[in-house]
Amino acid sequence: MELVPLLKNSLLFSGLNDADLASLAAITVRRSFAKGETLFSEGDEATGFYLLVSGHLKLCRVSSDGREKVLHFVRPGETFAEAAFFGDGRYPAESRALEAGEALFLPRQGFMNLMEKNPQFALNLVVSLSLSLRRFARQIEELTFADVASRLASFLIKRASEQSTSYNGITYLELGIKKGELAAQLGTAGETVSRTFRKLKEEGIIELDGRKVTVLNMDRLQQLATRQA
Amino acid sequence: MELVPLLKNSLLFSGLNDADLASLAAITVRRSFAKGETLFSEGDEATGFYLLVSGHLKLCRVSSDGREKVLHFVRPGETFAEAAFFGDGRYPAESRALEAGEALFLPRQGFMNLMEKNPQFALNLVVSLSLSLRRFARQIEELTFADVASRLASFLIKRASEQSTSYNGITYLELGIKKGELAAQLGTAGETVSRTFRKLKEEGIIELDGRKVTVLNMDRLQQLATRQA
DNA sequence: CGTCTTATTGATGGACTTCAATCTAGGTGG
DNA sequence: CCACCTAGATTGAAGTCCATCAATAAGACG
Repeated sequence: MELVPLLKNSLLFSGLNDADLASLAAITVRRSFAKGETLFSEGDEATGFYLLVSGHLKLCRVSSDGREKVLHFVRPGETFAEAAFFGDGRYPAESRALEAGEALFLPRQGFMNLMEKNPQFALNLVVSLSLSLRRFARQIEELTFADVASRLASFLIKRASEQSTSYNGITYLELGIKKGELAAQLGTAGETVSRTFRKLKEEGIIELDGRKVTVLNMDRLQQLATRQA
Repeated sequence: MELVPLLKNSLLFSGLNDADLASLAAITVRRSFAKGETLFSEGDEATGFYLLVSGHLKLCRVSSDGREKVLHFVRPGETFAEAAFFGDGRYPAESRALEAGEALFLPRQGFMNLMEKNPQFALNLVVSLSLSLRRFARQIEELTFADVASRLASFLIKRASEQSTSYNGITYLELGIKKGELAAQLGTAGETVSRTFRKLKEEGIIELDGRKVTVLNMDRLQQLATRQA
């Protein structure tokens, strides 16, 4: 597949004309990866950032005893590690593949040159960084104030807003990730996620079958999500 | 005082020549504030960002029942709320003054114009956003993995690296904020901070007198900070 | 010197982690 | 086709950390 249409998929490169996209394509390096592969680790020297074309990735911080907190799941069309090479030149998190796929690598120096020539590149990057910052601020708030039930409810609602089908006020959605990964994103243990799901079932708010979730009472789920422990 | 030298204080505007600074000064609005004043609240429409000249501010998220988590303390020379007006146009946190002072307001539209004309503005902003992102990633990690003792130790070490005097391996530092504010930054309750300080005293790691801290055993403090509960 | 805010301390309960055992589902090879 | 294997998920029991409530103590300040 041609590069330019792939680049267009990203929010980060919207609003660019064909000439800009061509100069972007000129510095782009394609990189495919296998399931389970680590693209980069926390602390690695950051020589550029990425745009995910296909597959599924997570960005996470890993504690010294091996537990991990997922900062963000990356889906095709999203850029990631944009923050990386402007601070101290090291990646602040680890990137690991949940499903095999392909990413486009945008080298630091080349992209810097583009930004100097065309402010639109920099403006888009600023927008993208702002969005990440907002997401992180929200995560910090949730970790500080909200209990696991509330965070799980928030997750389900977000997931429903991304992809779900509704019928008669009942919403069907897929988790899209293993429950262990979900736990790592919520900042808790897998066991706790199990127990919390069970509580939601017992209260008649959801049904659960594997990774398939049926939301029976969206109102109460919303209440849970906003109620701050 | 003249505007231009004030602007120069900020990392964000380093590397700008006099002409750039002049055009920046042209769009800058001065705003002074009293102790306890709220410059903006979470969700307010964001029409620009700020550079703190004097005084002391905190940026925080407030839960529905009034508890707050301090995301960051802002000191003179720092910019804040840069993330604000590039996302959905709302401030993602609340800004409240701990000490009276003055800030420079950089309006959105004016700054956008500058960025379009001169990429250096945008590049600096990208760097600044990246640093915030890195800080947030670290906070998320700490909230997820580290207990209060570890987070407090990290805080003391950071504080020591900013401002302290050392003699014979013993380090003297000032908290610089009330313990209640410290608790809000660590994401815990004031009572827990008290108890954790006491534990550190009982173990002979620190001495405490009001806001003055004496670190007797920096090694063990480091261990506490890195050990991920 | 009283008043108001901030800090400390004790007691209690709840939420979550951890360890360990069991259960389930999906994939593989005999 | 089915038994087996393994990774993931669930459940139970025990213990830890922390929040909360309530009461006291200590500073700050007019």
